[in-house]
Amino acid sequence: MIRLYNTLTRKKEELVPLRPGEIRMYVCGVTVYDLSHIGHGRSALAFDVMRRYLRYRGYDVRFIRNFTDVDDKIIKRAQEEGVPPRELAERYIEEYRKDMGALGILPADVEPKATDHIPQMIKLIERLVAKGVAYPLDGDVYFEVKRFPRYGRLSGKNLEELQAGARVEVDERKRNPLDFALWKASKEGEPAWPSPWGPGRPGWHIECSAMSMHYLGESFDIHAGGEDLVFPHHENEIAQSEAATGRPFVRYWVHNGFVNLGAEKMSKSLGNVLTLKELLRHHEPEALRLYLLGTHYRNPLDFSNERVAEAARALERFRNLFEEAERLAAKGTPAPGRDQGLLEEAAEARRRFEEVMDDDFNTAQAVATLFDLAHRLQSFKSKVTQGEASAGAFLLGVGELMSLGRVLGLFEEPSRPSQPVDPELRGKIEALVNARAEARRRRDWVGADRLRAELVRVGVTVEDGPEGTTWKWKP
RNA sequence: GGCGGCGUAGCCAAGUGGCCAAGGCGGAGGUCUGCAAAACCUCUAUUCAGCGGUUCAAAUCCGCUCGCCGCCUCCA
Repeated sequence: MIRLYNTLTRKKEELVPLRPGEIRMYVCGVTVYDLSHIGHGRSALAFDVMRRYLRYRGYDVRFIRNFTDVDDKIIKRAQEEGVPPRELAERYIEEYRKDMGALGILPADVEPKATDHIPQMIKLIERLVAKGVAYPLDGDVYFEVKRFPRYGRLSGKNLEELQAGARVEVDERKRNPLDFALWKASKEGEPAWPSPWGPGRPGWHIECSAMSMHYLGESFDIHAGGEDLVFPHHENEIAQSEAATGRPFVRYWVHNGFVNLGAEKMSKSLGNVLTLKELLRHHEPEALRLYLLGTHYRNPLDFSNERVAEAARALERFRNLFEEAERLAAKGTPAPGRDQGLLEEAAEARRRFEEVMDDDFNTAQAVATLFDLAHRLQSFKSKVTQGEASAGAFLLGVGELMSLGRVLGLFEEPSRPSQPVDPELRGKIEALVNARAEARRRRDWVGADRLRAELVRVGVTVEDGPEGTTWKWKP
């Protein structure tokens, strides 16, 4: 049984899909007017892991993540750069896909763009106007929040409170300051689509309602996004969707916590953004992923380069283990033999992993089970080296560890993805390593150390193990 | 002003009524090794911001105090 925290009820609930065995999930993607930052990465990762886990648990998951490719900021940025908005949006969609791909985030089943779904949006707005819950006004169309009694339920607010605290500049034409735009009349030079209310473009909120319902139906299971979207975005989505269909829109609303920088929210308006591109220049993607998974998705995360570097060191422990396994496997795969309870412990690790992931996707604890198992395997490996335990069992155990890690999208890169080495350099390094091995055979420790020092100068660490000498780039 | 969240070891971070308070990084000692690296073993919070209360039992529930943050406005 999987439990997940539902923002709507403010508690963990058992996940009961609308159709048995099937999960339909929609994630609010990004507005593509700039490069993605670590906050986008965290959000995308959180839901990528949920999706992977649900699939692992046997659900047939239909996963949609949209792009908002028409909006005020895109238009503004495009004007500044003197390019068509569409071109700007396309550029950042490409960048988004590259960055998220680098982080190991899988593409969604469908990645719809708002501009490809204008007819669906217009149709939805028409339904709302026909029902009398939305009203046209000078080429705009607004949703009248008063007509939706449950307005405010998701964010735990009521209309009076919202009005009292409203910092929106009051548009006198609107019936209520909180009424929000479903359709905006276009100004000269802005992207525009024909509509019953004149040329214009969709409001932000209607996009997600129209696209999610188009691909997932009028009621679906999970709708996800950053916690800043709870109000007003998701609140408005519920209002407009349920007002139009008369049916419950979404069963489970899930929201990820923010990435802060030095205890301050990171946002474009504050100008303190850390782009994924920049981060990936300094950190291995997998280390970044492990770092992010170390904090539960709903908690705030104060980003720190030092902590990512720590995660990279922790990752080394897994990689060392996988290398040992590779070396052993290269010698052939022996029968499991005496496993001294190792395989039962691996099975126990899997049970524990599932238990904590079932509980609102607790990746922090899931990662801990991975470390526990890795530790146990290292310990077992020592016995294998001493001939006291079976190499076959060890390899099976390592396989289990890798398989669990992959549920989180870890361990998918080849172990130790060092920079591509130019063959000439590789030849030189190997010559030095061999010369040193030769010196060691002669017990010429001075010569061996001199060669080691030389290798260290070019950034190579040499390791003498029971199965011979290996080298790697110094981390 | 309204709503909500957080405060756990040197650092990061799980845990939300009852096994000795996960795990990572760092640190200390030891084993192995010509040296080194990796790995292994042991240790590293009698205590969970503070103070009261409820309970047989609380980091976990309630109240107050202090500190920090988010949302209420475009925002993952």
